[in-house]
Amino acid sequence: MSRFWKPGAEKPRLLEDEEGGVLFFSASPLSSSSSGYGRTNIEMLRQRLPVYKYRTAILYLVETHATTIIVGETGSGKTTQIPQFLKEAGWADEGRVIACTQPRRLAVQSVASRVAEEMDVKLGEEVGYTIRFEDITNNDLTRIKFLTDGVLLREMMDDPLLSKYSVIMVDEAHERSLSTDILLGLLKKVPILLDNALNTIVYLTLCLTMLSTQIQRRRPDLRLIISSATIEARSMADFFVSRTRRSQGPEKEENIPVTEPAILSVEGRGFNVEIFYVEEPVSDYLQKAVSTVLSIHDQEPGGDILVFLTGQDDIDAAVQLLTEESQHGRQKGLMVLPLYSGLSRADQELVFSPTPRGKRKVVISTNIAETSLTLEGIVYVVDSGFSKQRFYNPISDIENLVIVPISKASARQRAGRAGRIRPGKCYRLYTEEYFLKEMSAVGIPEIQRSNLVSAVIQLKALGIDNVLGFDWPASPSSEAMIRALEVLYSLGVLDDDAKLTSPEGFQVAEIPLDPMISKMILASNQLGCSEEVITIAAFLSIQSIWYTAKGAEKELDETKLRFAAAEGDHVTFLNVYKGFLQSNKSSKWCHNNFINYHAMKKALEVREQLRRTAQRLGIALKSCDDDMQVVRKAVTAGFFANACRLEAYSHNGMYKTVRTSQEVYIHPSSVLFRVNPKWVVYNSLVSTDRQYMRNVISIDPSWLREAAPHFYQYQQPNPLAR
DNA sequence: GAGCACTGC
Repeated sequence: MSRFWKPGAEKPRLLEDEEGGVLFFSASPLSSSSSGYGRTNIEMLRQRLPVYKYRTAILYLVETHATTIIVGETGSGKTTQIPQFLKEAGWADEGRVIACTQPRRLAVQSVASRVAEEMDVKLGEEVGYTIRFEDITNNDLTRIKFLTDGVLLREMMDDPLLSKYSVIMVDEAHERSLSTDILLGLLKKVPILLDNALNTIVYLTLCLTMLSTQIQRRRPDLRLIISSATIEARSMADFFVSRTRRSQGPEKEENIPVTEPAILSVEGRGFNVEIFYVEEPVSDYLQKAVSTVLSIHDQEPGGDILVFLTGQDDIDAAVQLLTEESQHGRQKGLMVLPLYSGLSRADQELVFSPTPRGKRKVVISTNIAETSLTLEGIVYVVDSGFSKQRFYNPISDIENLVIVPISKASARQRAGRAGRIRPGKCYRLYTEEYFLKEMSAVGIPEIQRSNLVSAVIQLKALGIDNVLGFDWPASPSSEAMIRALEVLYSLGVLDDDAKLTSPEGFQVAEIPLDPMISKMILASNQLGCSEEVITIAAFLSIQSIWYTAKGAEKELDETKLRFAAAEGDHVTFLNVYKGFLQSNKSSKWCHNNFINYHAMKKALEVREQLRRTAQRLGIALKSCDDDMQVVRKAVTAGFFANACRLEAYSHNGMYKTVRTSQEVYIHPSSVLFRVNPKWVVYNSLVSTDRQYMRNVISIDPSWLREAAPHFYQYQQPNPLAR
């Protein structure tokens, strides 16, 4: 009766929910220690993974259910094994493809090459991957494809039914990235009882179930697998009770999968981690983190320590305190290393080097070690209980970085980092009572903390007209939504009916950048400076190209002057780009000029992708040579909403924004700092004790009305007449 | 005269 499930002998043992809708599989180990004769080492290793003993159950559930949720800790092998199980069972026959999404590029690459190795095939043939800038797949050959969720979202723009896939596995679903939430909202088309606050994964499941239900009329073979590290039992149960009451019972027709999701729990391979809490709340977590590390070093047997703090300043301070203690105090044998994304590649790699004999490694890290990087050899974790998060204020239109308490889910993830090689210990710098009673279960999803301009334009491009009524997994504020619509309207991307304009709106949606940058590129077409503006767009879309040279700030500033342009930072980028090309893209040249070589390489990659996109959109690639006026006009066409005027009698360089009359200042890292031209537009604001404009270019105010007559006519009557 | 959690197309 089943087409794909090929059970060798026994049917998996399943426990049915009382009301018959949901299947829970009880983890009864099947024989996994069968003889390894005749098998390769790789196959034996595969069989030792915890997920292997669920193979039959997983295939059975996927065969009979539109959606299967797999809850499992890291180390269970689900990411590498499940796609292979599916392929072995025939889900990739007849030219169909099994897809598996990941939130991060690095994970996509490493998982894909691991699976290719296990299957003994060449990466890019039977097993391939797609991330931005890299499509290592072959249309005729690739049967298992790994990709970032952002890439899947882009693919949906061309193929909303995702018709080439037989199974889509969404991995790491608990992370709730912006892309995941957009994807989920898109998939949820049928209004359904979602009145009570639901667990994320249940919601996610529901959305994907509905997607498959919709598509199943045409393609009854599409299956969805959601894999997540966390699930909350109570809201899950509540949800399914209300679902089963209303449903008519599972469908019994052959080959039609039941729509209620199946849930399977797979144990991980991590070791136990013992948790310790402080008895009294601590007032200074930095100091407490340092003293906790010292007492671990003093009292506990060997094993490396990972400390979670919030940001670069805290981390550098902690590193210094511990290093001093290690060199001058009684604490010998500590090797203290910082870890955050702003470090150079070489410094980041230090934390992966083996710990020297007789030493104990202490890594002081931001959240980067919570999910993005995995350190081996960690036995002790010290968790400050805080992290930095981005918050967007739609009223002021400013994004801020704020130190906030972490969620229980994060706390568990951090603790788990201690149990990878043997049983570990986690020291939480907060009380148990706080953890139990006050800490929220999960963090605030990214969609509720972000500027929505990009999200809204993606929805519009996918034909969702009513974005205000759009049903998100977690709704963003209406202020944020309205702000995004206003910005897109002022850019000429949306018309009076809030529909994408043609061709401009569709073109902006096609370019994978912030819409203001995309608009700037479109404007460069008429102005004849697309080559220069595309270069600027690439530089604006990566993090700083300058090295943060601690202790050498003065040298950095002096070096920058070699490239500084009177027009501003955007033109300065063009000078850096020229210099880099003249050096034959030399890493040494970068080093001598305080420029981050890897950032430069990335900028060049983005630039190449943008040139291809521009050509596809019919933008002529043209250089304006040395005419920087047209370049500045193009920047103004995208960023007119960020126009600022120097206050007439300001002695300290105070500007006011044209739109809201907010006080802003040019950031000291800008080449226009202390130059203070009368009119400028900025790329972004950073908010500390003051609002600082980053990446600033001087403009002529008459260009503003030229670029956005509507904006300056209606939003701010006569702003230029002062 | 000063500061940047982390992803992604």
